[in-house]
Amino acid sequence: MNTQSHTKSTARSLPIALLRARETVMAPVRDMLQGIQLTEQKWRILRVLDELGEVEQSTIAHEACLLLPSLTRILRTMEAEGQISRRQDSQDKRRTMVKITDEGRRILEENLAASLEIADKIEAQMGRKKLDNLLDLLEELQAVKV
Amino acid sequence: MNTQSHTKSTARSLPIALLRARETVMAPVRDMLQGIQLTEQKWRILRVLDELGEVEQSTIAHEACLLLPSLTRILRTMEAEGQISRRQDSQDKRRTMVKITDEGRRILEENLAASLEIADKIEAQMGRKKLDNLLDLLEELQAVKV
DNA sequence: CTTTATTTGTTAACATGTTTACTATTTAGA
DNA sequence: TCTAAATAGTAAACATGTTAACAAATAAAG
Repeated sequence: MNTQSHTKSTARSLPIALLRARETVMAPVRDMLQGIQLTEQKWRILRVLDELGEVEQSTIAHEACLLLPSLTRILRTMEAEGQISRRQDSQDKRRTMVKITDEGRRILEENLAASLEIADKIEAQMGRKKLDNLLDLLEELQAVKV
Repeated sequence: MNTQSHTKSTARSLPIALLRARETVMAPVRDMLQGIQLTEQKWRILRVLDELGEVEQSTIAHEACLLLPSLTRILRTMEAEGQISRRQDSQDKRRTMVKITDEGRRILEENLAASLEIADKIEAQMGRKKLDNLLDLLEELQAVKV
């Protein structure tokens, strides 16, 4: 009898199940991103900035699930590549405000079709109803206090 | 009008929703693992090995969602620390068979209680029914061909 | 006020993620 | 057979993840 028999099989372990499901979903997204000059992280940052407008770095980190040290490095290269712009906040000089540039928006637009196609393929196989159910449950899980 | 208004808000984006949910679930797990000498990846490897017995590295990589180059490095240190053992397969000399050691099992057992407590906290807030529903949907998503 | 604590972000160090190239072995085909 | 393709794993290079330590600015407490 193994140790796991006391607990849950990895398939019913929430952290592992979330990771495996994500790998499935991300595989075609990574294929898409590899064609252009974007990593998965940069893609998330662009989407968050496009959604929220000009925000401080801590907000990006929280929304895009990145730690600040990673974000610092990534934004440095994204600024050099002209996808985002940064400025010091005048009220609170600790804050750096970040926004997406036209070039960044252009990259998002260029990959909109491919992105939607992937989402459609998943929807076609799972069904809209189940997918909405899943997204609702995931939102609820995010809100759990642990 | 931003680019995202054509697509989905990040909260309804499956890859991002999966990532955010996972961060919520993993936060307390990382706290638990930091207390001992284990990273999240090593913890997954031990769980998979405990569940599957002696397997080749490709199987571990697939089950624990790790790429082989990462696994190569991680198993090297885990072997040095006595948590797993490796041997060349006699039939197929390309294969390396890996199994968990008593020391590895001891580490799993030591953290069983903490691990279960985290799972219980989440269950207490989400409810068993919703959690099972979520796990079912995640398993189904994993099986989707994209 | 002014000292202390908190917040925001950076740097450094090391582990892991990711791609490409490579070795060794095995399998499949001509 | 012999050779080409496929498979299992490793090595190297660079990006990102993660923790700890740090600097600067602001907020809180005295």
